[in-house]
Amino acid sequence: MSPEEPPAAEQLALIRATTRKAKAKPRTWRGAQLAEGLPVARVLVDKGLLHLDQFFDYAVPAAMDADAQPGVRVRVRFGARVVKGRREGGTLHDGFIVERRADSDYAGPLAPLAQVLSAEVVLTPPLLSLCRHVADRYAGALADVVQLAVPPRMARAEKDPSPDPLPAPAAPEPGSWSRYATGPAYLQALARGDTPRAVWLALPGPHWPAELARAIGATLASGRGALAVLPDGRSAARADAALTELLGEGRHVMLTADAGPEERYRRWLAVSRGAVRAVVGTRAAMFAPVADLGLVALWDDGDSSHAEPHAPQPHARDVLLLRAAEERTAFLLGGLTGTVEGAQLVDSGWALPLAAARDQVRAAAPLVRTVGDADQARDAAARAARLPSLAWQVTRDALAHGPVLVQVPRRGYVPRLACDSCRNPARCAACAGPLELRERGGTPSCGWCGRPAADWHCQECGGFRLRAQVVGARRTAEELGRAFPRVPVRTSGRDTVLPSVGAAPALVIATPGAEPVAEGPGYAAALLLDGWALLNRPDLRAGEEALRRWAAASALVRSAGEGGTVLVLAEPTLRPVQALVRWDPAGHAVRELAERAELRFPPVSRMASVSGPAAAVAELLALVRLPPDTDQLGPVPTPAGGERLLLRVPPGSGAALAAALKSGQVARATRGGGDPVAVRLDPTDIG
DNA sequence: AGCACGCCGACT
DNA sequence: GTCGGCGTGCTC
Repeated sequence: MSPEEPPAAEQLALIRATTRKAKAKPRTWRGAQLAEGLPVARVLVDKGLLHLDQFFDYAVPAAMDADAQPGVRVRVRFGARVVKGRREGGTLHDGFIVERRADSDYAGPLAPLAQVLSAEVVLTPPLLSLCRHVADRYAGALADVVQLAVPPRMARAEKDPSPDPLPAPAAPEPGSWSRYATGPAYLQALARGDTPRAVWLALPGPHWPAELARAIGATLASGRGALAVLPDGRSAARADAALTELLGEGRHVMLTADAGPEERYRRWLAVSRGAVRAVVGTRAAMFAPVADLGLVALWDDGDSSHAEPHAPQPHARDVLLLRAAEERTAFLLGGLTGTVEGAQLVDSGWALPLAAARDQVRAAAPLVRTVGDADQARDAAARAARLPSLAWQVTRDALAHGPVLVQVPRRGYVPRLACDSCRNPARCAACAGPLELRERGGTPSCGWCGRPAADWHCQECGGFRLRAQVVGARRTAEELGRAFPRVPVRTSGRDTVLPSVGAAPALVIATPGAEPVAEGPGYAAALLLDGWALLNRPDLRAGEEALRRWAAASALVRSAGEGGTVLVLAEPTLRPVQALVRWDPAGHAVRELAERAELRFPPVSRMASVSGPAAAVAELLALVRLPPDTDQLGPVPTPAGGERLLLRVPPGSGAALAAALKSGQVARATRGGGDPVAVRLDPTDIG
């Protein structure tokens, strides 16, 4: 409180007086004893309504004075009305106190806090500030972001005290970081309290979890905290194990969904209370309130699970970038391959590349061979058995030395069709959507508009035979199993994901992302059978994604020096295939970035998608004052029957675009405005 | 979003 | 004359 402000009691009397003048109604809290010092609590009401994205002031009853601190959870009545001088109705809502104040700038009578749910301070000022920034960045409501950032309360977990914090560990040795030219220097910078920012292309092989752990350990050694976000429970568990091996128990927690809500909240509290300084976890851990954060790390940012599905759909990479800036931390974006966003961080000079020299890459990577369409066409055996003879040969040779990984497309991939003679994708004559075959032997139909295409002919070459490219990959894997009857077949996919397999010869059939780690030196070989399925997705990221998935599988294979071989069934001339063969993910990302820049695609521009009923979209558009350099793309009709509009601005205008859209949304909602419009910033799924 | 109040048509 | 249509407006 500043010295010129009158004491709280006087202020409150002032409120009372002005209110009485305005309404001449008695105070609803008349008779209730209020807190003496700061009788007003500013509350974030947990109601995800955009035009209510503001704080509300409540009176603090004296009995709640001590517990009603900023950051605690409260319950308040909201939406009540005054009837004959009494408050009536109003439903109970959860909320958080964000501030205690001497006075309110609200002229009306303040309702009292209904209840302080717990004295535990969970929405700390830095966490609130982060949530505010994320909400602004995504044109979303603060309450929505807070809901993502603060786990639900589990009373039992709150009762238990958190362990005492351990002293900072000694700085770790560089270990396998020595394989990277600037690796040891990066660790040293972390250990002495600097904030180095790097985009790290990890060498294939099993060392990256230990390397991530050492980066965290180095940060802890500087007396600061560290946070690493990984795309799934399996990779988080690997990082967790590496961290336990490096630092022992007690210096870090793993925040993942599979711990269960109570245990998860217990760990979150240990972080929030400052008892634990290091966190590894999945997406939701990006908000973990690590005290004195020194490093944020993100593993494999191309994985789609880093995009939060709940409103306002923040991406872990963006949240961690915001934290790195706001909390002035070091930054480590790691993966076996990179994304265009990562390449852009390097290109802009914000981060430095952290990559190994060519000789280290050659020492770590497997031999990658390709089988393209032309090879397959020449290969009579392939047509009979649906698998090129090179694949049989590689598998037979490798099974003598260890397990063989077979990467097959995910079940449920609807097979897309192509022209049998020219291989161009088969398109719908009415809407140019991709043709699909829903059932074998059935009539192909359009994946977008659903029209059957009984009399299809190719627009490119006039051919009239269709080719179902994906059908059979899984069956091919089954055939492989029958061909090697003495070799056990293990499968790992959506429902049953194997974390690891032994070093003995086996055929391991896995869908992308579910590949088990092979113990010992790794797989003797990998067959990547899903090239066509991966490369033909109608997605801006199809190439990046194909390379990411192939590299993930290939990194589990032993190095070329140890006889490791990868065979990918895809055209060797395609950019991602070449990048895999040469193991040059950095070059691939740089070329993708250049292409995006040329086409002014994200992330070289910033985009927002606005979708909903046509009238509502038009109304919002008329209401917003877009940045002057906004490009408007569309609107185009959506499958839901509405329209979608893309708005594109240069990189520097992203915040202005978000702010404009948010105020437009608020204005529309306030004017009782009709059908809702969905606004998404940097949507991940625009074709 | 709910849930009020508020000024114009068909019913007891 | 009243019941009630859902068109604006507020919620501490």
